[in-house]
Amino acid sequence: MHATLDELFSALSDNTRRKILIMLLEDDMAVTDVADPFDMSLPAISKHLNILSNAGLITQEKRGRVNWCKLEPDGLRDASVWMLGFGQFDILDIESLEKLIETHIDLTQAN
Amino acid sequence: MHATLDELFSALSDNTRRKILIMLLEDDMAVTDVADPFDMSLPAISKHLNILSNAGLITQEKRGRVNWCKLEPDGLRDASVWMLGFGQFDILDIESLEKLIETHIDLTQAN
DNA sequence: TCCATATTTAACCATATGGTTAAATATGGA
DNA sequence: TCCATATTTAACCATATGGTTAAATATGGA
Repeated sequence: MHATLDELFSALSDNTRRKILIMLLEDDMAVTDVADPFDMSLPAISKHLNILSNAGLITQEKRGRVNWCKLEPDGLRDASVWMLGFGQFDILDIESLEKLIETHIDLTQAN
Repeated sequence: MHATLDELFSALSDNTRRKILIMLLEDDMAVTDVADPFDMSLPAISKHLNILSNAGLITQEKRGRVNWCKLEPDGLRDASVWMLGFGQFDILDIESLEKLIETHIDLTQAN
């Protein structure tokens, strides 16, 4: 099941959650350790982690008592793709994008 | 004054607002025309436009009775930079580009 | 001047969000 | 077995969000 763009952007719209994602960029972490730097209760962090999970931005794996949180960088992809439509690419120029893809395919198949 | 990442991602987390941004990709529009395709009251749209303005994603210019809404593609930059800061995706990644094109085609044919 | 048009403001409402504390649950280890 | 540790669940609360309708405001044009 795919997270919606609503869930994705909404998950990213909170600074605590963005900080958690950045922390997880370093390494997988236990819930308690994720909570440590924040001036906030454990249940609050637990809720944030749930929101990040539902958005597909992290996964959680319970080993023993510990629930390990792991970043899912691919979870950002849909949001990123949506945004790139407005930004650095000239999205209205589909032809050149297709050319770009063809070029890329040529290059990857050349190896 | 710079919009916060909270404001930015929050503004993007609503489908109505994302649709409005896509509409404005085509051309500047009056508030009434922005509201037209939506099954929603004018004041509701007016609020959405305010949120987009505060997030720096659009600007509004009043000429006569008409308030013209204009896309500010640069408003997305900070959010885009934050996401790319994760450095986890390859911009030239084929899948992303293909999705980008599909998304664009879907969006332009949606109306 | 006076009406129509374009838009915002005000007041309201239901639900969502982000936090709290207390209690429950499950596992680890002496 | 029994306590400590890790985490979630439950109940609650204040504020934010996204919508509504009615009224206000401002401009355009006959």
